[in-house]
Amino acid sequence: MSKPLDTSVNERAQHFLKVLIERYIRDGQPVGSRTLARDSGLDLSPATIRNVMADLEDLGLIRSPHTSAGRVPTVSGYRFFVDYLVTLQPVGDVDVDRLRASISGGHERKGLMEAASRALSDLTHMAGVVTIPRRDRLFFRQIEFLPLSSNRVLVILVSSDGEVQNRVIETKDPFPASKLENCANFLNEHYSGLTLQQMRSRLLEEMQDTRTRMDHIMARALEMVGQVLDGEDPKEDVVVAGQTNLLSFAELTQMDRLRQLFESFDHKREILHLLDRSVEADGVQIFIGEESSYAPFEDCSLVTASYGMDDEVAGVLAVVGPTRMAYDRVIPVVDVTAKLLGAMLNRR
Amino acid sequence: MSKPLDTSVNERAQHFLKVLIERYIRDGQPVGSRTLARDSGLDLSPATIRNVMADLEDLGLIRSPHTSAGRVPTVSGYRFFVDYLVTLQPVGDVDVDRLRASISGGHERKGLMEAASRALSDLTHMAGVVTIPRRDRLFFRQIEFLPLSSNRVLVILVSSDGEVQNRVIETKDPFPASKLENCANFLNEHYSGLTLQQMRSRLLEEMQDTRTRMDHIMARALEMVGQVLDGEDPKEDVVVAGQTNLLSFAELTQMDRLRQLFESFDHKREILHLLDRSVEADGVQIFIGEESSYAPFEDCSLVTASYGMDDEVAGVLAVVGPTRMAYDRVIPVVDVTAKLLGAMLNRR
DNA sequence: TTTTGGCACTCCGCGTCCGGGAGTGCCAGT
DNA sequence: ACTGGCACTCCCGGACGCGGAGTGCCAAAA
Repeated sequence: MSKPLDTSVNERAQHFLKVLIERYIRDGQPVGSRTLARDSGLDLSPATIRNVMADLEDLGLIRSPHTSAGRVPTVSGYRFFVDYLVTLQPVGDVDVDRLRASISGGHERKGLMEAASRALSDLTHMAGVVTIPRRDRLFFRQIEFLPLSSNRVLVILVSSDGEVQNRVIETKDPFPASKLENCANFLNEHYSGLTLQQMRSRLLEEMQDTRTRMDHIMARALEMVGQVLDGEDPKEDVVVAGQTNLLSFAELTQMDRLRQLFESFDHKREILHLLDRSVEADGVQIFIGEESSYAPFEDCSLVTASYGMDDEVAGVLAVVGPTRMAYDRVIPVVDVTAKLLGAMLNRR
Repeated sequence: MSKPLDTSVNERAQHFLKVLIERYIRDGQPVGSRTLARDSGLDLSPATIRNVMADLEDLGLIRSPHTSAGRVPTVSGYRFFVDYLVTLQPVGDVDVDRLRASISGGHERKGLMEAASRALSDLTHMAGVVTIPRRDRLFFRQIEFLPLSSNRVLVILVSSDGEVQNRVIETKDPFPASKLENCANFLNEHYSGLTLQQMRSRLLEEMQDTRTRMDHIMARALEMVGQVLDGEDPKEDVVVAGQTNLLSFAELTQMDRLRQLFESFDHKREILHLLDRSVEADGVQIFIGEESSYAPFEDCSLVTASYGMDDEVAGVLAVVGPTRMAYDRVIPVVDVTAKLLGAMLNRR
């Protein structure tokens, strides 16, 4: 939290930088000295401002797109802005309530993340991203086998947070209901309270040791527990909403860039990877433009926050939008959403 | 299947129309008389072709974007093409296998539709849409109550197709496990085999008649059955995949149109409404451009087919792409996907 | 009667050119 | 340290011209 630029960027210059960026965020057009003079509040002539702007440009905080245009912020400029200058706009009570409403209501895990993602995107008019929490820390609570037909069985697995996983498995040979019941009873009795991982390895051992009559269906059950544990397809670990909002931004106008961006939302792996980087930091974290070092996000910024239950991090949520975004509004939204989501999970 | 235009459009003209449209679908550029002469296979001079083209233009089947460009198909042109001229390209065995593979595998209902939608979009490189089947015809199979905490109960409801619904309900007063068990037993015994609607109304009656001790939790259970019955939010009744593919098409280049299109995918209600129109027709149905009479789809075509279990229609699937799409490939893909999906549902 | 070559015509796309406007950098004066 | 003035640069939009592609029509050929 030191201010390394303090010595070189005096108060006044910082003020101008702030006003310039705010103005640019509003209009999206290079800001000239005349405009800045009017907006700054200080009674200085454009010529004076030009000098200050030249200094800021030398420091790499702003630049001009071409010889005779106004100035626009650079990545470093935005960085300095969000680190030291921005005055955050607290989220309105109405919005907080709406937010809370939309992510409460008996969602299952994925539904909850979808709701959060949508809420984020609605509130910010940008794209919302939420990673679905890992299930490492879940305990086994109960398992049920439900015969569907002679050789198809519905397996229902309930874990400690009230989350239900279910899968249909096909057995080669028909299984009488009694065996299924045996199997369920056995599992429920001996494994209740274990972590899913523990359960998995114990089950694995057990099967290698004694070859019971239930081998086959046990194997299937084990398989399923494994699937649940490993999480679904990693693709499914990230939920994105409101991508459409990004079409409204003038700066994302080049088709091929836009396509890259949208494709990156489809191939969720990279996104997941990117978000993982902010899993440890607490509070809101920001990646501006190239800072994410992920090509499709070159023109975008990422405002992320991790959310969790108790002290443990469960996942990460984020808002994706153009570099020129209203950070003063977005940051608090991301912050409060993460907190609400965390609280939500704790209530379980 | 009559050919009303037979008298006015002779064989040769039809052939030229076919070749022209095929060419235009490939290149996306107005095709001129010279090109058409070369492509047609017939040994005729451009001048002759110009006459034929003039005729086709008079009939409203093609038009020229401006005085001196080639011709492009009109909506009527496409219509005639898909109705009488197109030679369908059967789906390759490899693709069929891949398709089958991606929509089998123990998905629950929504997951299945998502897989189908994604498969459609992958195979056609356009957007895939699938409506989630209604659950009117489902039978109640089993219900379980699982206490999570003193006043929070997890309700698990299994219906005849092996579909699992679960919801957490909060009770004002704590409920002992025994009561929950009673309740479940009661429901499982007396209601098994009923339609969900029947179950619902019977339950409603029962509760008004006799005021049992279980009133409260029964009410909650009823509520849940109601929710399951009414289906989720209608928004959730349609699954869209592969919208990103649409960004690749040169004709969808105007940002605001594109935005409208994408927004229409978000507001799924309209889409649902649109697809409902083809629920009765069997086989593949096509809406070309304005034929859908839905503004955001003005530049798009819709290739739809209904799918079902046994003889009953369960839902509709569709591919959305630019009017200039490879109908000869898309139509069979939609057709076979619908059939596979239907078979899939029947196997349950 | 159908097909063909020829020809004038139209319109788009593209590059060029030009003038106005906005903003800058620098300098000299306060 | 600030300011006004001034020359300079660059973008933007409209005007202009030109080559290319394709048409419509007509008169001649098959």
